[in-house]
Amino acid sequence: MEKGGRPADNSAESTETRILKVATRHFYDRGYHGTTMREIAADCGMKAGSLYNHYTGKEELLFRIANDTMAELVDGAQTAVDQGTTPAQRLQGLVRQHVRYHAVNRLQAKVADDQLHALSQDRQAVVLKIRDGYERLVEEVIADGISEHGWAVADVKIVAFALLTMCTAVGTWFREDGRLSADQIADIYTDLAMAMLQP
Amino acid sequence: MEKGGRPADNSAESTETRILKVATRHFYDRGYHGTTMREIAADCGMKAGSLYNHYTGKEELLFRIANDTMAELVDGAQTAVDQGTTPAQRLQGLVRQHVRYHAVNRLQAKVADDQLHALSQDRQAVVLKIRDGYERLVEEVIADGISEHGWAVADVKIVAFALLTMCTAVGTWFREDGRLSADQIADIYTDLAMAMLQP
DNA sequence: GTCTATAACTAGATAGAC
DNA sequence: GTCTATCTAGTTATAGAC
Repeated sequence: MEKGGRPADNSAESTETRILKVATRHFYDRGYHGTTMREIAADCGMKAGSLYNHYTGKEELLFRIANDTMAELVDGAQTAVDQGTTPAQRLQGLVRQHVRYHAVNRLQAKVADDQLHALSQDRQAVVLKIRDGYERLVEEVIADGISEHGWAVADVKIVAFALLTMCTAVGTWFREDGRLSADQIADIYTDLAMAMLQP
Repeated sequence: MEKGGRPADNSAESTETRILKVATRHFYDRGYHGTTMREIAADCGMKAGSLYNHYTGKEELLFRIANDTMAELVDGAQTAVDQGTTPAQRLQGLVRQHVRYHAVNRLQAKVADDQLHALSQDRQAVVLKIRDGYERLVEEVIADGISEHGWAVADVKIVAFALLTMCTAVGTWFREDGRLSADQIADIYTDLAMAMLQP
């Protein structure tokens, strides 16, 4: 499978990264408050006290997951927008990347979406600010499509929300061993998105 | 406001109903595991121990919320299907009722969707079975639209999910004091839904 | 960097007086 | 049907040995 010269040494994954992955799975399955540090530690092959050598506490784990996820989403979206030359191309790129990300990284995406209430106000605000910027990016592309292509949009904000939440929800039912791949689903969703906008 | 001869006696609301409403608000804000019986009791004007005169425990509160919500959704959907005479009418009725319900009852709808993991396996299965029936109802209407109207649907299951999750998400951003009413939003969403299906 | 032990606290649920 | 008091268990986080 490996193409490069680098050995497939999975143990190279840092302890910090492994803890985040395990915490993500637990927060996804049982929620932030339903997960204990003991359970996370056990799945990492250590005791609860040892986790505090890597993170200051449970809340920092959630913050890192949510913050990293949002940052990755914005990065991908900005790339998609930069690569498109027309509003249609940019929107298709946005939808494709959003659907693919929420399918491939469905655990962390759902945790980042649903568990924000468990963060302190300050940390919550940091994550929400990134998310607001993301939504504005989508709204701008839709607004461009209206003025340049005459897209039929009853309300930019509502349609942007409808579009994004439809794509976000892919993460709630997508399964890695399911009937369709993330790419196939992204194809269907880009078509649905364009159908929602055609005059 | 009251039209009938019955007095507007809000205290007629039973203690059981009030407890459920308060619990719904808390489960929505902080999640099931993030909510304590003491908090629910305080908002009901009683002490934690008193709650157990009305419900056997915390989990029963969540089960009642989730089960009642799903039952109401299925009822509304069945009515919408029965009242339509064509697949297009039935689908529009389904979308309208689904959007309206998730806007008007957004707290309980979100709790019923997001907190199922906290239920025992048996109780979870009860709720999921109702939800499965609901989804099949939508898939059938879409299948009818394909054969009778030639709707353009790449994949019935995927499009049914896309449609339903898009409408469900209205509950995550709808606000009672927002710019648009639940009915106005339902109008926009029925149009979006039909646009997604047109050949 | 992991362990054991423990501090300090909070949870759901119950018993029995009123 | 509500109260107070309490039980039992489990929580995050820390301290200090190794």
